[in-house]
Amino acid sequence: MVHPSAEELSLPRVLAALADPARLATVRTLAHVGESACGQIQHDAGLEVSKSTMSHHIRILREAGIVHSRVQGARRILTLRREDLDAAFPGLLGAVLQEELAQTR
Amino acid sequence: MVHPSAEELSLPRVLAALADPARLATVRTLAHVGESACGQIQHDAGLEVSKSTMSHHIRILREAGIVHSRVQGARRILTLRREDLDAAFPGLLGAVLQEELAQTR
DNA sequence: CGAACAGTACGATGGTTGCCGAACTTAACG
DNA sequence: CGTTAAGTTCGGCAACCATCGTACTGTTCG
Repeated sequence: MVHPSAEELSLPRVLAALADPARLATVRTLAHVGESACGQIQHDAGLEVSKSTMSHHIRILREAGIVHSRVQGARRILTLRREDLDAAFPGLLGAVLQEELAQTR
Repeated sequence: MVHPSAEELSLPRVLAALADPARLATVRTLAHVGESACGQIQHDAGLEVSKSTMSHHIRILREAGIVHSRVQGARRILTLRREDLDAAFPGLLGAVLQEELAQTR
């Protein structure tokens, strides 16, 4: 399970990961609920995609360093890597999460 | 020449436009020099791509609403749409520009 | 006018990405 | 132990994208 270290975070990569509506919704949901399993997030975010597609998106988020995944029983619990992101790119996460009203299209 | 209005700005689209290293470098350079023509920016940013590729990147930035382009003689003068971006996604531009030291890879 | 310059538009190409279903793994449950 | 549940991995497919060269439009300058 690949997790880039805090120093390895790349801005283009993070931006690319956040640029997909499904992944953006995932990150926003995660920011709300704190931490949660993949399937739960998919449900909470209202994402209508297949399991494999969801898994793919999670992988992109994880490999960009946006999300941390730990195994708990049969589930993968996801958490937002707030500290690492804020340290590397101050204000970025806040800017992306902040606006609940803005266009997501 | 397509320029989305301030209300039409889409976060995923803006993020996708900024997610490319060449375009990120373009935006950063533009933020420094204030306003400038395409070729000059390409030179200042140290981008080694063809004219057509540069033109393509500019188009992506323009159609995402990040950059404004006006004709002045034979040149297209580019400017950052700071106000519009700050209004739509407060803090985003600052977060992306702020860190001069961070990884761009 | 003609040459050089600044960009755009077009078409091609190779690489990437989003999506899915099917097969697999590991864990929980009866 | 068999079944269901939660995810991952893989192969494939269609769409998109970064890149380029060439051809084109409009501008400046000699």
